[in-house]
Amino acid sequence: MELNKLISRLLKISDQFVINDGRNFVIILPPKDFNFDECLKFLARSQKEVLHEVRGNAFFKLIKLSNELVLLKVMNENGVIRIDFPEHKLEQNSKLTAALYIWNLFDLGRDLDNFYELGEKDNIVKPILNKYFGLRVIGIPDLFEALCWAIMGQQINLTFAYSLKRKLVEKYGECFQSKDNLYWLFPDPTVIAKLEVSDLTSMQFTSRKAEYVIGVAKLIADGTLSKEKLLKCKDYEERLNMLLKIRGVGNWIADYVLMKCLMELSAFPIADVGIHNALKIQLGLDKKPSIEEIKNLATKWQGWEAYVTFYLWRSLYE
DNA sequence: GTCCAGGATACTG
DNA sequence: CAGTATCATGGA
Repeated sequence: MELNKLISRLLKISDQFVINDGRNFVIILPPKDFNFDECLKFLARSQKEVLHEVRGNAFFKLIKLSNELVLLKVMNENGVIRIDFPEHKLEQNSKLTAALYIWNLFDLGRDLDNFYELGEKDNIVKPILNKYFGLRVIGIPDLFEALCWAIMGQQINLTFAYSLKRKLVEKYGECFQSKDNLYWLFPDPTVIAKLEVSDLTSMQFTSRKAEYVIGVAKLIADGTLSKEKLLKCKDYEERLNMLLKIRGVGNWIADYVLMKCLMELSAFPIADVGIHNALKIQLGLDKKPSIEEIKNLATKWQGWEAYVTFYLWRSLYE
């Protein structure tokens, strides 16, 4: 069926979202510079990922909508993003909420014109911008998940980090079964807050990491820390400082979380070895650049550090 | 066997 | 206050 014909039969809720009257899906009209397949490659970067699945040309994600677990199937259909609900019959408001979730996950509201302009003038950004054109920063909307994922990833290879995450999620997260597949939600902080350090060391966390994760869970569970509070801060500095007060959170995690959870454009986890390796390759160096050298390069990236970082990470695989 | 992974903290001189 | 040890495991 022709796309225009299809859309004409849909109820248009806003400029971005189209919701079908009768059928069980919702369509997002992404900006024209968005490339779903590029984002899919990022999502498929690890076979060990437990919190979503890429199968064929679709991306499956379990989310919680008004206390109900809902499975999303997200795919590209003739240049628009289509979200199916394979196991649920949803009200329009729930469909809209799911669409907003995906909208924010892919940072679709962002106008990237200034980033492209920057790319024209920068020899490092230009080639990766062209090569992965259409890629957007893909977020981790849940603050607790973003913090835990970063803590788990400290100073270990990503394979092992994924293994730690899988164990945590499969033991303490909620689960939904569809056909022969299980889909998981990241554990709730109120659950993790009640754990002992030994509950996590028994699944190969270091005792340090176990303390950090439980500590963060407690802060979020008792309301001391929340995404809302971070969003209310007046600027980047204030948000950074709020995160740096947390035990286990250093500069790398603070910037990582601002970038991936709050979609902060100026966030730049400069200590990240992934950035170091990507720059080494991009610049053809025989060793990784120093922090000072990177700071120097990054003066040209002001305001778009998060996007440069994400494109550099993308350059590390496939 | 050695070295390094998407670091952060506690300890030491 | 800057250096250094420590964490725990897997893959190259």
